[in-house]
Amino acid sequence: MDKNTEEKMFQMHAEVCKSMASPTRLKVMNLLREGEKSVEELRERLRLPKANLSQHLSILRQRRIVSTRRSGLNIYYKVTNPKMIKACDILREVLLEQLQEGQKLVRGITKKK
Amino acid sequence: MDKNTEEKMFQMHAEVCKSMASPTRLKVMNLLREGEKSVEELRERLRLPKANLSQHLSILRQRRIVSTRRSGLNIYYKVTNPKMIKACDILREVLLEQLQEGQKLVRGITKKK
DNA sequence: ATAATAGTTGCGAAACATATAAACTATGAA
DNA sequence: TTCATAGTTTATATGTTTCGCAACTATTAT
Repeated sequence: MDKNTEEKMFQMHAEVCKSMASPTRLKVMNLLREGEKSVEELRERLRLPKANLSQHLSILRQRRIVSTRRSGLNIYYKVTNPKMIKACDILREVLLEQLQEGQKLVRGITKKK
Repeated sequence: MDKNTEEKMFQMHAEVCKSMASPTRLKVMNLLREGEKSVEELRERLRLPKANLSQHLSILRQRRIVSTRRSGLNIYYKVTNPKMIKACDILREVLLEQLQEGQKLVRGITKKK
């Protein structure tokens, strides 16, 4: 891979990370893991103003993290590439380990009392 | 996992993504993939002002994405958990696929001329 | 103690992201 | 055509991130 493409990859990678750098957008992706959902369904589950949700969805769309399909009045969203979910899962594993490390520390301290 | 922990996980996850949402920080992680490196080594490779590099490193440290060890004058950085690298690799795979899709489209168009 | 090297931290300005509200578009039904 | 529903877009106020610069700390050598 040439140096220019490398540079572009780092930029794109950062953009993707930016798109996932919001609890709301991660929740959206987590809901879409079960399968495609309309904006209305997402709005009900997340209890967000639809304008705000729409903006978050727009950010995910821009990076092709999600894709859409219209059917009548509804627009259905799905995760474009299941590998995205896989990447999220790995990060969550790391975070769980960290949380458990934290718990261990807490237990260690309380035992000492 | 209880609802409160779930919520915290999404927040932590978003924070981690935020920490990786910068080409510079991704380049740092990519260099550390080869093994631990001093700030000076990173500065040479990335050609950044050291204050700025230090700020980026501080962000990666805060989320425990990297950890440090001092030896004399130097502070050596490494990726804390190799799973972080794995997660990056998966995202890069997705991006490469997307780039190749793009190439295909370009080839399709040029052929038509 | 002083100086040199390696890193970090605090500050301010510019660029960027976010939520809210209001206006807009697209589809389908009466 | 008019209305209702589903969704997007735009404008704006507020908060965050980023960078460069200067000041600071930590370690080692003289």
